Amino acid sequence: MCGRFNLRITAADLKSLFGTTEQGIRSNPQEFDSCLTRFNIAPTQKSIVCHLGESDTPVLTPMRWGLIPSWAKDLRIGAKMINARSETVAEKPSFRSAFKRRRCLVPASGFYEWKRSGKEKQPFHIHQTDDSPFAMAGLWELLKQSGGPDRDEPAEILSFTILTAAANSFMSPIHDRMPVILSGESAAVWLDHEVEASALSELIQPFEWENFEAVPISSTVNNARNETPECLAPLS
DNA sequence: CCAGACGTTGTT
DNA sequence: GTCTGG
DNA sequence: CCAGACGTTGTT
DNA sequence: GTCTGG
Repeated sequence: MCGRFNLRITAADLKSLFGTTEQGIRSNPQEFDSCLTRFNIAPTQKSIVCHLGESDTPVLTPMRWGLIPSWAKDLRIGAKMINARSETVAEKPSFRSAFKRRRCLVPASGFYEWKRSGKEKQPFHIHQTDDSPFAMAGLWELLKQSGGPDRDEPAEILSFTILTAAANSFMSPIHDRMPVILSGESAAVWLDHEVEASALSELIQPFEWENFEAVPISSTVNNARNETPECLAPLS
């Protein structure tokens, strides 16, 4: 599955990765920049996702990780919705409306998996050998809070989830499930809502993991603060 | 996903 | 909002 | 009918 | 052990 990930990228590289223009950034600059160098993104924290705007152009928006369905009365429901199974996402009440109309791509430089052997847990950092960013398939949702304007929380909350699939031969030594990672062509097809539920497995299949490596790391990375872990190369 | 709390009364 | 379990 | 869940992974 | 917060 995918319960933690990192993102290390410049604004310019992120925009070129998805073909986004300056007008396609839906965030104040301060919040946007704070999302660009994150070593350990945890559920309920914000990260940038790419989705289609009103004119079907790519847009980058920081959203909260853990999809909060539009009917939710409590933000905490999102903590259980950090992943969605690709096999069932079209039917599940919490995800199906987002599957129809609100797909997104979640940029990442790497993600973490914990291999269990009895009560031992060994964390791994999985990333491309050149450490370049990639995109995970996701869904997003808009929650309109119907309360008075008296809270700290904004009236509208955007959130997202990351799709998972059965592990392939690369991931199976570490974990039974893995995030759905899409290469350039498949990513565009996914973002454009051109994938039927029945064709989802075929979209996932072609992704090549030959450029990825799984690196065992020390457990110091297990905190959700944004401290630089020694397992990740510093930014150049 | 992991890390950290997990409780009450009453005081400042 | 919509489905499931009782 | 109402009340309560709405999710995933992995472990025994 | 289990729940909550991040």
